[in-house]
Amino acid sequence: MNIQEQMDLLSRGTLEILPKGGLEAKLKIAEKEGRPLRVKAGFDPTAPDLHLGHTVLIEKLRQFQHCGHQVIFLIGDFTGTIGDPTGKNETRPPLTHDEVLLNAETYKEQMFKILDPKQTEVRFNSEWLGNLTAADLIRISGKATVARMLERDDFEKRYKGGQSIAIHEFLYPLVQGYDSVALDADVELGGNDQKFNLLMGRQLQESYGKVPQVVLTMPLLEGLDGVNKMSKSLANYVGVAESAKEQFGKLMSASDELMFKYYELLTDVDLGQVKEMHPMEAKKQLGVMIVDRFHGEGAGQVAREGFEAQFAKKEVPDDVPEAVLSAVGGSLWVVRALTESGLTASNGEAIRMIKQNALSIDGEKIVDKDHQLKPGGPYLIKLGKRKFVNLSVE
RNA sequence: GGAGAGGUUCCCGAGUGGCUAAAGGGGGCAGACUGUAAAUCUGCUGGCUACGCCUACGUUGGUUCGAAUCCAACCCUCUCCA
Repeated sequence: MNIQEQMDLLSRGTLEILPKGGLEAKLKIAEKEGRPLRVKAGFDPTAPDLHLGHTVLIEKLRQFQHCGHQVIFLIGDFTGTIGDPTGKNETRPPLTHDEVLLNAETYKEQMFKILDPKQTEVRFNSEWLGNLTAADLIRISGKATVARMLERDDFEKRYKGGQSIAIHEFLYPLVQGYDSVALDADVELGGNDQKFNLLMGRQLQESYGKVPQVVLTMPLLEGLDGVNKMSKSLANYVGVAESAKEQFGKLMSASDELMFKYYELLTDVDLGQVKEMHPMEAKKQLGVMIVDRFHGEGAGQVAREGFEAQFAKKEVPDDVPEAVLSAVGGSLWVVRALTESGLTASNGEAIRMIKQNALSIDGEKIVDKDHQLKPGGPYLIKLGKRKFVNLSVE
């Protein structure tokens, strides 16, 4: 791939490339020296599962690999046990090293669904950070100044507002930046919230007599609500480890606007082409691509057909769970049946659902909350659009 | 160490003695509509085979016929000063 083609692909969806023109210069050097660029991205293994938000960076790494470059997947096992407090209202509880390593294992497994192992170097930053002495740390601290730290937006606001800044908040960008020194990174990728730390990497490399890395920031992926960034605690995420059916369904619930952002940040499909398509079709294709990525070629098409059958044609899915319940005094109250089969959380909720016209049994709407089921079946119970159970009554 | 503010149902947030299972918003769910599990509109949103009973307003006690609302102690959170 020539340099212009690489630039087109690599700058897709990026928020900033610093310094301007830096990436192009790096690509030229790599070509001249006949070596791949060393592209680093760090991940804090603070949660056990990756979601699509994390894969924005991984997708970008894949694009670098596609251009023939070397990717360094850096696992922040050392920094993860401290917990980056910056910019957070609440201090994250620090994890133990074992927890971090366990999370790191699942990260590796999940990210290799996207990245090519041959062009990937997996590293842990405890490798070098864990061996630093107090003297080493103080020496590193000497490379940065308080004034420089206070340039960071968040620090400046808090400092002027008379709010507290813990000392180790200053150290965090330093040790993270030191990773780039240790790894000889040419390029570092990160979310927009990491910009300060990434730039600190440049500064440290320079003061260690190395060529500073180019910094490339990506926007934070919005969650399915289209408002907040994707995160597990906001329940607006699509998990990498989720089932094909769930992933497809969740993606289908995204608004059209959000779909374009997902296309931009998660795929390399030409955006002009996406806009030509019918939005529904475009969204389905996106779903197929994402599901294929995590569940293997073909899984996306299966998920798509399942979705179309269930919601467009209103057919019954083929994986309806079975349940067997006992009749009480010769029959079974529907309300009880719904609750005991797990479709509703309480009898009260079941009654509400029935009043709202949400229940059908064997295709017939049931509006009577006192409806009784006779022993036999199996009855096909459908509650709302997506809850099904095949119920037999003994 | 000192001075204030506050802890309400999934979340935010009203309520300052009975009319309060607790306004309003968000979220969630359902129905209609739709290319859609988008948008929009409407409704529902503690438990119990229930026109009644039970559990809920940081914790534990107290005042009262009656408390989320008043009193006491305790726990926790936040802000300001040092």
